[in-house]
Amino acid sequence: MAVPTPTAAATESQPARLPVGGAATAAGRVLAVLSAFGPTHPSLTLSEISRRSGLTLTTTHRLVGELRQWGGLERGPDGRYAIGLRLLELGALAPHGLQLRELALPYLDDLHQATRANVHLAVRDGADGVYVEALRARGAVQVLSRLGGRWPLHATGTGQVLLAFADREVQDELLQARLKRFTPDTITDVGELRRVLAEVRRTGVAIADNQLTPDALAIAVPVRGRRDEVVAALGVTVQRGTVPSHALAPALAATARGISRALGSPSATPEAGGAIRASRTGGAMTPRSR
Amino acid sequence: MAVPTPTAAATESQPARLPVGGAATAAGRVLAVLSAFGPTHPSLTLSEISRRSGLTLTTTHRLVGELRQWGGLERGPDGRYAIGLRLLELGALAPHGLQLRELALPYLDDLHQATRANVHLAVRDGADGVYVEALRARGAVQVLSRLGGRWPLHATGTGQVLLAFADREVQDELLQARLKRFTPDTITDVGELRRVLAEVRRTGVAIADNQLTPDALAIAVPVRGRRDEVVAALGVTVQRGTVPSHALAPALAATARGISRALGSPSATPEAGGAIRASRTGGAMTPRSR
DNA sequence: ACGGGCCTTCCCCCCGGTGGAAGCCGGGCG
DNA sequence: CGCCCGGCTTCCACCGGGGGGAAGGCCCGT
Repeated sequence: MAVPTPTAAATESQPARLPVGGAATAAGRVLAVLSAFGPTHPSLTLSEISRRSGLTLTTTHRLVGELRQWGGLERGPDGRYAIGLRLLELGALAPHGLQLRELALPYLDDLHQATRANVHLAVRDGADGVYVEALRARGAVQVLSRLGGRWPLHATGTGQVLLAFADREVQDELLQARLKRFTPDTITDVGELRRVLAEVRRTGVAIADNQLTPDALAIAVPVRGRRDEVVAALGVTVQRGTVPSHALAPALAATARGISRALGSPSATPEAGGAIRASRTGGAMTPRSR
Repeated sequence: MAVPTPTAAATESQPARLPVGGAATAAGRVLAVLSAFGPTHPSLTLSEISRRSGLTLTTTHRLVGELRQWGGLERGPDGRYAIGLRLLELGALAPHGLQLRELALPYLDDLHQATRANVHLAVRDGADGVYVEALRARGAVQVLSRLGGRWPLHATGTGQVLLAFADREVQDELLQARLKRFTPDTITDVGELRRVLAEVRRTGVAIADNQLTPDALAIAVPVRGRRDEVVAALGVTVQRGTVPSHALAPALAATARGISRALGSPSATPEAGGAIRASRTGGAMTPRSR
């Protein structure tokens, strides 16, 4: 807890940062080995793991051996190590992760089919948003959206939604850190970000224009859970200029509402709930049973 | 204490009560904690983890603490622990896992849309098949198909494909173990399984009728990689009797071929490739444009 | 043949991990 | 109200597993 956040170093993308910092404990060493892997380094040799984790070759060798035996790592025909299926299996159990995804997938699918856009479902983890699902549009290969992908909250549509509805405490902490720039238009000014977040709260929609990826336009809305708290953000990303930003909002809102209802959100359930926000996007979508 | 280990018999000798998984090593203990979680136990209290892993409460407490700090576990508002997003993130890096999935998803999606059936993509891990993707049909909630799900090879369509094309060594080993029965029709006789596998190799299609789930019919075909080796199996599952089994095969084959081509399989690539196995499943399938 | 990566094995010393025990909280019950 | 009980947290002294230096094997490219 006292530690800044578990995600402190996680926002990096390219460079090979070493978590050398605190592998003093035995368990920490195991985790250091695992941490050596990442989106930019999905497969490593033993010595690479050793270097990246800051552990002795010998230690690395033994730990990797144990992990392999367990199924957490596997060794390809080329001798390189990679993440094993056992970890995929475990990861699938994450409650805010693939559990949520499981339930939401049909809805996301509809949205994807209807809009032909990149569709994301993201949850917050520390100062980052993690994609719990990412459906890519056929043509435009926007490589940044992978399942399991992790991006700073301020620079994505889904992230802005998650941040806007996060606890005050979380917001304040993030607003003190330096906001990393990805494009010329990325919001890096704290004041501006505050204004944007207020707007997101007011309208219930985030519009991130050219924030993370050049020439991309992202639109996102909140997804709510049992106690009407925001548990995830649903977003689509399209090429700038191809679609007027407000054209996608209704479909997004309808889909988010569907998911929220499936999650048991009061405000999305007609009968019970506060009857708020009646049905701006009535009909249109096939009513989902269950 | 006095964990009720099944090894009771030898009374007076050394206690020899090692942690359940045989995790005498420190790393092993970390993994034992993780192993306590599973599809049937996605969230646990501290003491539950302790009991299920066979570790002391103290040790469990500390390890869980470290894992939590790292992001591998998270603690819900109810105080129970669950798998954290960090593990989802890692699991997504599995090369035979979500990497493969990423590439295949569009194809699977098409197949799903076209057939409205449960669609699975599975890879082999030991004697099990692991679902790398599972798209559920709208109506029939067949709960057994979850992403990350793990099932014995002999009892699923995709499993039979994976087994049929696995190394001889792998086959032999599995054919010696007892084959678990799931339904009255599950193949549990080794001889019969051999015949089935031979047939799968001959035709390139596995048809699993009422094997794992009562009243379910599964059809699966292989997906091939760079060196034409079978890297995964693609399958659909439908309610028995609703569709003639051969009706789905062409669509399946076409989809599998598309994925194989995307993976660089020679036999699925018209121009290049050694013209080996020309096209036993010729024509009939819509070529995918890209 | 030589040098340099990379991987694997061996072994002794030391330090971090372990687990017993005791303290804390909260809730159920008599 | 006081007791007990189950779950969680903290503390501490002992000891056995882990760390890492070092050496050996393999396979490159020079």
